[in-house]
Amino acid sequence: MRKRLEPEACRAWQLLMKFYFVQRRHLPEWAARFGLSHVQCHVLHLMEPGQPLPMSHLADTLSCDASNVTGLVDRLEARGLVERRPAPADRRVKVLALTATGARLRDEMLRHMTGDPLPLSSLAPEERRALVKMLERLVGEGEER
Amino acid sequence: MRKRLEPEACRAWQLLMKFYFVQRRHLPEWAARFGLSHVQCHVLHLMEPGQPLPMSHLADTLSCDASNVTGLVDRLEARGLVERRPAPADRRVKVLALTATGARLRDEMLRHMTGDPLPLSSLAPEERRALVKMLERLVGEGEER
DNA sequence: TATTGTTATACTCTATAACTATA
DNA sequence: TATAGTTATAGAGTATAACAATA
Repeated sequence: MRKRLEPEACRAWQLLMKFYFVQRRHLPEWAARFGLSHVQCHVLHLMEPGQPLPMSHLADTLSCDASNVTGLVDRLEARGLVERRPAPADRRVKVLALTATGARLRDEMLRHMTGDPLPLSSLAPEERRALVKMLERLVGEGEER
Repeated sequence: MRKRLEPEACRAWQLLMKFYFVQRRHLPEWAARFGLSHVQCHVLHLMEPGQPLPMSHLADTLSCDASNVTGLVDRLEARGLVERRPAPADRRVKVLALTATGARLRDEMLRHMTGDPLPLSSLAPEERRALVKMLERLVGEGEER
C-alpha cells in the first residue's frame, strides 16, 4: 500500500502547513489591534451590514458546534458589536445583525486588510495575480466569481 | 492618511485569510487522526529524532509564552511521545526529546503529509512549482534553502 | 541581576450531552 | 419526531504575574 511520492506536492504541503502556522501566530496579534480574537475577527468578516445571518449559518461556516456559537455571539453581543434578533419566519431561529458599532469596527478592520499582515509586497504584480488564481481554486472560489 | 488601494493585494489578502480559516477548520480534524491537536502536531513536526530541543526554543518557534509550553509538553509527555531531559551545559534548561513512540507517530504523520489535506491535485505541475516558490518567500524560507 | 522553567489564575475556543421552544 | 438555540460541563490553548533554581 505504498503511495507514490510526489516531491512537489509534499513540498507544497509542508510550505502550506508552515504558512498556516505562521499565520496562526500573526493573525491573533493582528486581530488584537481591534480588540478581537481571530475567531471573532472571522465572524465579523462574515457579517455583511444589513444582511443578518441565522446562528446556524455561522456554525456551518465555521464548521463548529452550535453550542460554540452561543458563547462566541455572547461575547460579541456583550461588546455591543452584534445583536440577536428573532426571525419572523421561524420562531426557533435567531438572526445575527451588526450593530452600528460593529459595522464601524468591521469597516476599520477591512480597511486594514490591504496592509501589513503578510509581506505580499515581496511578490511581483504578475506573481500576485497568479497567486490569487491558485488560491481561488484551493479555497474553492474558482466557480463563484 | 488614506492608503493607496491595491485591488490585487487586497484580493490576495482576503484569499489568504480565507485559506487560513479553511485550513484552520481542516487541520485539527486531520491532526485528530493521530490523536493530536494541531498544535501538538506542529510540535511533533518540529522535533527531529535524535535532536533534542530546549523548551525555550519551542516557545520561540511557536511565538508563545514559556508558561504555555509547560502545559503543552505536559500533555505530550503524559502520552509518552516526548520526554524532558536535563541539559548538562546549563542546569536551568530542560531539553525535549522524542521517545520511540513519539518518533513512530511523527513518522506516520509525515508519511500522511503527501496526501489529502488540500486539493493540490487541482493545480498543474508547473503551477504547483510556482506556488512553492511564492510560498517560500511568503513564509521567509527564500534564502535558507 | 537576569534567565529557564513552573505554578496559579483567568479567558477564549472547542465539543458532548441534556434541555427548551418551536416546527 | 426533528430542528434551533441554550446551558452545564470539560478540556485544550493562550497570557500575565509570582516564584524557584540556576547562571
